[in-house]
Amino acid sequence: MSCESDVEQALRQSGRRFTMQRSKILTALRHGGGHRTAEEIYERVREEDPHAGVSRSTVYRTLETLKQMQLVAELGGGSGTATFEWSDREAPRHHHLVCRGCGATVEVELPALAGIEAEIERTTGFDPDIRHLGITGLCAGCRPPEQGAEQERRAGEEGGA
Amino acid sequence: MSCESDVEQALRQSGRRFTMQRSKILTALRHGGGHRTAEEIYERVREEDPHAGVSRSTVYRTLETLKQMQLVAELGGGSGTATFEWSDREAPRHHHLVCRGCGATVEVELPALAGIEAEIERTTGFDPDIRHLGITGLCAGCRPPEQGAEQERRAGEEGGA
DNA sequence: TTCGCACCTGCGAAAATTCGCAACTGCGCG
DNA sequence: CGCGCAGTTGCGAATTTTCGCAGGTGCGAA
Repeated sequence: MSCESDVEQALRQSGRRFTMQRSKILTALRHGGGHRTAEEIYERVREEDPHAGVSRSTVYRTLETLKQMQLVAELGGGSGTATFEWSDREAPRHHHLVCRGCGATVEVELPALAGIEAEIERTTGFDPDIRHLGITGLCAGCRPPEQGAEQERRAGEEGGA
Repeated sequence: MSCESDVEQALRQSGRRFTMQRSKILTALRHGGGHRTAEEIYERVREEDPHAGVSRSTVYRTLETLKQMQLVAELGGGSGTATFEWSDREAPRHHHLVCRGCGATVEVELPALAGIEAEIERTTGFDPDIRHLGITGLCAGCRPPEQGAEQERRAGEEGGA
């Protein structure tokens, strides 16, 4: 059930190491669910254990590593600050829809993408991470009403859901 | 054929303005094709016309605006520096595959995605920008050989394709 | 258990990107 | 053709991210 040990396994298997810092970051990332920024993770780690020398650099580097291993997903989402989300390896394939109007994110299941995955692989030999595709677009609320009113440009901006 | 005037139209229609700076940035972005970083665009603009006061901020802001209008696509691509690509509104729907191993990007056509687009819309009321989906994954060269050798982790890193 | 090789980490500095604010300036209106 | 509103811009400062280097330290091998 996706305990530390699982991640440890994954890290080992790809020739990486399972260090105390990574463990801490991992914990901070998972407990508390939802999306969080690098800074939040950094602070949370220091908070839980001020003695653990985990530098900002390490947080970023670890996040980068986990991202490559598909253990976390990065959501460009908001403005100016990337947010990360813990994503279980076994988790169902859900996808993120990020509204470019208000920045809100919605999650949907798109089983049909499995087919696309196969097509990409067949066509380009590329093995796509369909798992956590980030799709941008306009949410129902930010969509311009059919035609006419051309005032939708920054419907939400801050408020966002 | 996607001349300035088209962009001008698009800008106007969404209540934005077509300023000299935007025109310059636009030109810099399109002539020279390929992907370029914000910094490159900035320099290119100054180069062509040192008198045109186009600040770095403006480049970023314009890029952000154009991105929202789907006139340019941002590719997280490389390491540490985002790159942008001019994307014609009428352009055929091509998609970017970004290898998370070596950072190389490939473009493919995935007509099947049109179906997904409809599905998303039907399911969530979200109007997705399927047009320029950025898909990450492992390119043929970076994929681990079936099983066994667990040494693929940073196949390319620098060299890239 | 010890040894050695990479991989990791911290730190501080550099690079990239965003922000706030006051001044400008398109563009529609009268 | 001038007026005024609201979108834009520049600058510099704040923030966020990345980098280079030297030292620390898992982890497999002996």
